[in-house]
Amino acid sequence: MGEHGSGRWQRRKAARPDEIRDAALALFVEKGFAATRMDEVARRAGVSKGTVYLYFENKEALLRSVVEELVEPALAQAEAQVAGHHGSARDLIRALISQWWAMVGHGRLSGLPKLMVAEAGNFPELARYFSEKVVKRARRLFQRTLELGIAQGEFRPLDAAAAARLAMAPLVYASIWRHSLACCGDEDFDPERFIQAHLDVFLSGIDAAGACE
Amino acid sequence: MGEHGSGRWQRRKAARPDEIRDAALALFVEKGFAATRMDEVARRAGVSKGTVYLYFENKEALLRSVVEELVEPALAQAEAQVAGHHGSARDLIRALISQWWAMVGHGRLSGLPKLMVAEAGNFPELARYFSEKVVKRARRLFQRTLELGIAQGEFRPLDAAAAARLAMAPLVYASIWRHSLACCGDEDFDPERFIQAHLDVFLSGIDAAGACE
DNA sequence: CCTCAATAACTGACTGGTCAGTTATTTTTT
DNA sequence: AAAAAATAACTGACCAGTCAGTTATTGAGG
Repeated sequence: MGEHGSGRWQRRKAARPDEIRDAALALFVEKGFAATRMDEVARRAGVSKGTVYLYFENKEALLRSVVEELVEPALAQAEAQVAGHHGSARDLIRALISQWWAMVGHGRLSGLPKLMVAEAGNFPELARYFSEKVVKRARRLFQRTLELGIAQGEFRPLDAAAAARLAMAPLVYASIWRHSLACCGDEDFDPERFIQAHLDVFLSGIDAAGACE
Repeated sequence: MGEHGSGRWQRRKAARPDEIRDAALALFVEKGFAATRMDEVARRAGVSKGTVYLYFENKEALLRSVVEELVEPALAQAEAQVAGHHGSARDLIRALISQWWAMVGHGRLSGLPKLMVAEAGNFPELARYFSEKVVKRARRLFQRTLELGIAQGEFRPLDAAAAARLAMAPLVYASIWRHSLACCGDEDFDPERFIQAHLDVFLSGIDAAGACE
C-alpha cells in the first residue's frame, strides 16, 4: 500500500477493523450474538455488509476478534501498573479495584463481561480462552496481593483464592448490571457508590484487627 | 383435574405447561433466547412443536411465562420464611443468604439471573417487571434486616441500600457463573466455599465492634 | 497539469438454508 | 361417535454469506 499520503481513504482503511469491532461489541452486548444482524453491525460502523466480510471471515470470527483484540492490551497495562506499585497491600487492593473499574467499568471493554457470560454456552472455546487468559490472570493479581497482605499481617488469615473472587465479584456484578437491568428498570443503581461501599466493607472484613472466627 | 378414572393422561395434560416451561428455561439459559429453537424446546419437553403452541401464544410469551410463573412462588416463600424469623439481625442475614442459595443456587430457578441479564436488552418490559417485582423485592428483605441490625447496634452505621446490594452481589455472581464460564473453563469454582467466604467477610465487614459472635 | 488505465476498497442485490408460527390430519379420551 | 389433544407437514419471513459490479485512488504517459 501507498507509503505516502493522500490520507483520507488510507487512514480510514487502516481504522476499519477497529471501527467494525467497536460496532460489533456494542451490538453484541446490547442484543446478544444471535440477535445481532451483520447488516446492523455494518451500518453502525458506517460501511456495507460486504465490507465487514473483507476484514472478518464470518460472524463468529468477528466475535472472537472483538474479545481477543480488545482484552489483551488492557490486561497487559493493568499488570504493568501493579508490578510497579509500592505500598501496603491494602493500598494495592484499592488501586486494583479503582484500576479495574476505570478500565472495565467505563471504557470500551465495559460490556465484555456481560457478553462473555451470555455467550459462553454457545462458544465454549472462546469461553475457555477468556476464563484462562483473562479472568484467571486478573484474579491472580488480587490473590497475590491478598497473600502478601496476609504474610505482612495486614489481613487476617483467610482463603486467599476465595477472597480474590470476592474482591472481584461486585465489580463484575456492577459492570454486568450496567448493561442489563440498570438500562431498563433499576435506574437508581449508582456504581460509584456501590464500588466505594464494597471497598469499605471488604477491607474491613479482611482486616487483621477485626478478626472473627 | 380428573375427578374420575383414568388419571394418567389427565395428569400429564395438567403438567404439560410446567414441563414445557422447564424445558424452555433450561435451553434459554444454556443457549440464549434467540439461539433456542422451538423444536428443541418441544423435543426436550417430550412433545411436538405444535403442542407448545397449544399452551403458549408464541416464543416471547413462553419466555414471559417462564420468568413470571417460576419466580412468584419462590419469592413468596422466602418472604414468609423471613417474616417468621426471630433472632439477631446477623442470624437473619445468614438465613437469608442460605435461603437464597438453596433456592436460586440449586433449584429450578438457578439459571434465571443469567437469563434475565442476557435478555434484558431485548425485552425491556420483562426486565422492568423482573427488576421491580423480583430484584427490588428481594433486596428489600436484606435492606430491612441491615437497618434493623444497625438500629440494634449489631452492625456499624453504613449505607444500607448499598450494603444490601453488596450482600446479594456475590450470590448473583455465583449463580451466573455456574451457568456460564464455570461450565467451560473455570471448573475449580466452588460455590459453597465462595458463599461461605462471602458470609464470613461480609459479616466481619459490617460488624459494629470488630469482634463477631 | 491532465488524461486514462490498473488496482484497491467498497457496495447491495441475490441465494440457500433455517426457523417461528399455521394447518390439515391422526390419535386419544369420553 | 364426537370432542379434545397432539402431531407432522407446510409456509413465509428473515438473515448469513457471496459475488458481479461500482467507485475511489494511484501512477504512468502525454
